[in-house]
Amino acid sequence: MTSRREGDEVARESDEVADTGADAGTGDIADRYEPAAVEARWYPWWESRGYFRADASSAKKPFSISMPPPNVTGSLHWGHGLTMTLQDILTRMKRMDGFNTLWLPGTDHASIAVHVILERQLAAEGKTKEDLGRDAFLTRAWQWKEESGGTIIRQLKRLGASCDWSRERFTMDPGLSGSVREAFVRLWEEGLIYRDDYIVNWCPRCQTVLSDLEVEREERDAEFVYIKYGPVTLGTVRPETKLGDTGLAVHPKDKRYKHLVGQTLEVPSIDGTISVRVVADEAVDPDFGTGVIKVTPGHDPVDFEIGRRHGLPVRTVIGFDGKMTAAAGKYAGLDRFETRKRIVEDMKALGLIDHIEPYRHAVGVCYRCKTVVEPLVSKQWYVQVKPLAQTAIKAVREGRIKIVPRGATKTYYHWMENIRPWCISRQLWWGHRIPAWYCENDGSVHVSRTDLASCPTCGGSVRQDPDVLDTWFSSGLWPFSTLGWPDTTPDLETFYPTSVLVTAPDILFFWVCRMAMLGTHFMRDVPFRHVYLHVIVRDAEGQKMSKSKGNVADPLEVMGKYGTDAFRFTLAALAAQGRDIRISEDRIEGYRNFANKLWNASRLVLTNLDGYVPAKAKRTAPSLAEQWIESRLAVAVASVRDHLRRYRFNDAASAVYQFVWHELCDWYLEMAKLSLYRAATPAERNRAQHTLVTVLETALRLLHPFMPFITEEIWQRLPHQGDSIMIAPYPRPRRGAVHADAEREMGSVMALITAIRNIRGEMRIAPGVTLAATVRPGPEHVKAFEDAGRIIESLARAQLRVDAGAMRPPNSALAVVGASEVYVDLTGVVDLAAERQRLAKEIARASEQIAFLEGKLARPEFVTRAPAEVVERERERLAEQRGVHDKLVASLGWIDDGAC
RNA sequence: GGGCGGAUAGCUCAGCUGGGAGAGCGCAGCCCUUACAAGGCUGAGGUCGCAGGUUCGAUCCCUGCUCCGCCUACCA
Repeated sequence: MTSRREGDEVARESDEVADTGADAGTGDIADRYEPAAVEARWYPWWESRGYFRADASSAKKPFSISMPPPNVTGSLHWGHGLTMTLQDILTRMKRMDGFNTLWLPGTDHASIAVHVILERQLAAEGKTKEDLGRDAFLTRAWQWKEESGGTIIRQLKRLGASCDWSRERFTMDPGLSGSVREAFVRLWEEGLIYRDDYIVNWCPRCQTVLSDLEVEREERDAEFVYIKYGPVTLGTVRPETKLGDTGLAVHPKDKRYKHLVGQTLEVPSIDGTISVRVVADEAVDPDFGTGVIKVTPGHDPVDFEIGRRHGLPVRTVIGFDGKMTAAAGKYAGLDRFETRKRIVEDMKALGLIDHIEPYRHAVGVCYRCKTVVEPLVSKQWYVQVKPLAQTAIKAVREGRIKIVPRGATKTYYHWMENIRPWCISRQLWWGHRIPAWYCENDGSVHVSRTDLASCPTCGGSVRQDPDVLDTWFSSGLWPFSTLGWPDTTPDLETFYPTSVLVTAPDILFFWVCRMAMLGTHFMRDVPFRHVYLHVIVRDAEGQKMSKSKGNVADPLEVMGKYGTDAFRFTLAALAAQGRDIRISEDRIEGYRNFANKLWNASRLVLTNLDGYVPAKAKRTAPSLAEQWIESRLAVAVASVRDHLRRYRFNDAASAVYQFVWHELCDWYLEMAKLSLYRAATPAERNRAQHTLVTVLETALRLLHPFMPFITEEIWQRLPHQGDSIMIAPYPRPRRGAVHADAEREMGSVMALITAIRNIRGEMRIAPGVTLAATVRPGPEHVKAFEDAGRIIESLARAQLRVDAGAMRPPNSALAVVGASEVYVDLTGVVDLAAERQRLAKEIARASEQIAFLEGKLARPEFVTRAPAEVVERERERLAEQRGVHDKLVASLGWIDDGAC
């Protein structure tokens, strides 16, 4: 039944490389767990044996996850650590549970992020990307990708991520580029992609347009400048745009300015006058400022809309470089912010400034380089996402996509319902080039699946649109482009829709919504059945972890210091739903200690297996302690499964932690030692060995998704079935394994042991002293205390006499466990005055409880309206408290007598 | 401006459908007991943000308030 050959082979091989105390075999195991060598050993072995690979032709039920592709620029940070750990836990759990499991990995080309990095590099060499030219820049970008793209992959492997590397994808590999082109062309054919002259968010540093989502808001101090504007005065924070004004706007119901609406005013300005038409528009807030706004359709999104509604001309005075254009007259060529200062000075000189107020407001900045975004009108490519959003909303409403936690659903609806056209062209080089060609002869536009060399209509020469697509366009196709779409591949048929998307809530709109839209549109089925949005990792001060802020301990260092398993377990244990998590080294250290605890528990088992014959064990009935630990294990198994099913990773981690440490180690191992070291019969020892092995082996399987390395290491040394723990079955609660009787009886035994230890502690009796204790068991405890007599004696360090007719001897302390009493002989070991004080305190506490319960039970409405079992429970508690109280009073009296 | 979330032990946080307040770390005392001092045993410590309401009963549900976060937005 045991098969240890494979593990031993690997262990031998790795030992030559990594020097460690953790030798294979059971004879000599280090008393501290050394993770480094263990971790290095197993991953390559798992991979080489193909355990990570999914099989499209398998008859098993599929379970699939598309890994949110990290950027090729990336190094593993805490956020990756968390998200990848959670995905790996689900993947490993489902794989063990018999699913045909695919976790598909990959990386993202991250066009704008790569541009920022490369342009910074070039700047250091005193060059610009234009100096290089497009082709050379792309060569360099590919080089960068080849060099740094592997980093994150290596780090994922170190984390233990059990992805199917044979299916690894990159958003710009040939297959995915094909998917992108197909998607673009189809949307064009469906009339959902179009070009438009529209006001866009322009980053003058990146020299590209940005989508609304790529603009971040930053609070800045500014001046609110009140300008005299002909017959009116109005306030603005952007006086430099006055040069581009083509209108004034007021609210339609604003009586103050009604007489002006429709007029064209010649307003005195810097160079002579400017001509503006006054319009009435709902967008104006009559209560803000003076209730009049200047309309600059060329440089403000609101003004652009107003201008469109009223036919005001667009006048562009700021260029793509952030400098004033020729249309700005004497300011031409000047930086936009410099112009702002100058124009205010100039207007002051001309007496055009009424007054200036300080003003704090939010300005839009580029999410990559933080440059203030300039709204500009230009021709861009758009997706009309409204109809796609409708189907995506429906998918969630009908429950075909379930978002966890629930709260995010509302955010999803809100964004989707108010969605605006998606600007998808970017004036960048690194990315998927827009598959559109312009005929230089007749000016026609052609969107094509294949590259065009000449105009399909007139045969004239064509040039391709120079722009590339928003990175998120390809990301939005990820769940099906990675599986071979648009071809109908076996992978696509088997693994789509994916089972769950695990990601952070900050890319809900960027990514999750886009996938939901594009997935439902192209595949006519949801891209994922569940979306689990996990928390965001922050540092101890609550700051978002970010390398640029330098507030992060490098997760790779932490993994090295405490071990990958401890790192993973910490992240899982902190991943509660709802609140962001703060990482702290103390916590990781705690779980490192947990790994060590498990290691040492295993050491105890492994070093006591001599003579173990599994087949014989089944002929011996389990003891009370054995029934108890088996029952607790079954409860833990059910609990972990249930929590994982609901994505409650922290609860799952806590359940397995509590079981291993506080039930298995703290109690059962101590009890089992008696059967190992001082067994009454060989059968008793053999049975204990059997219980230890099976319980530990099951616990390891239960823990494996969280701590893959240490569990494999120990499992291989234990008797086991199969080649690797990672393909062994995930534990299921065995039918009939929960013994309510055993749990209740062991509960009493444990309470008795704690009570005796308590007396020892309270009375400062040295741990080495063996106490003499007499137990008068209550009727329901007779059997338990008989059965577990030796356990009680050993764990409480007492000589025990169980006697149903026992009377309390003189000079004894009393402890009450339900209907049972235990008398501990105090002769010569106790300070009776202190004991008296303690008793007095406890009597007071008991009286308080009694008064509280009596008050509760005396209220008629409680007795009549509360559920019967609640009332009954309170009655029992009251009776119990009265008993305790009386016993304590008796004890106090007894001590008085004894002291006199 | 709109939306969402949080306020529970010294610290960091659990507490899922209302019915005896929990964990980890830290702290105090005792112990190197032949798996583990990265450990064991025992213990102290909480008006569950404030004020109302619903209920027999509220940390949990409702209302208001205070203080923190986060997301989102075309108040120039």
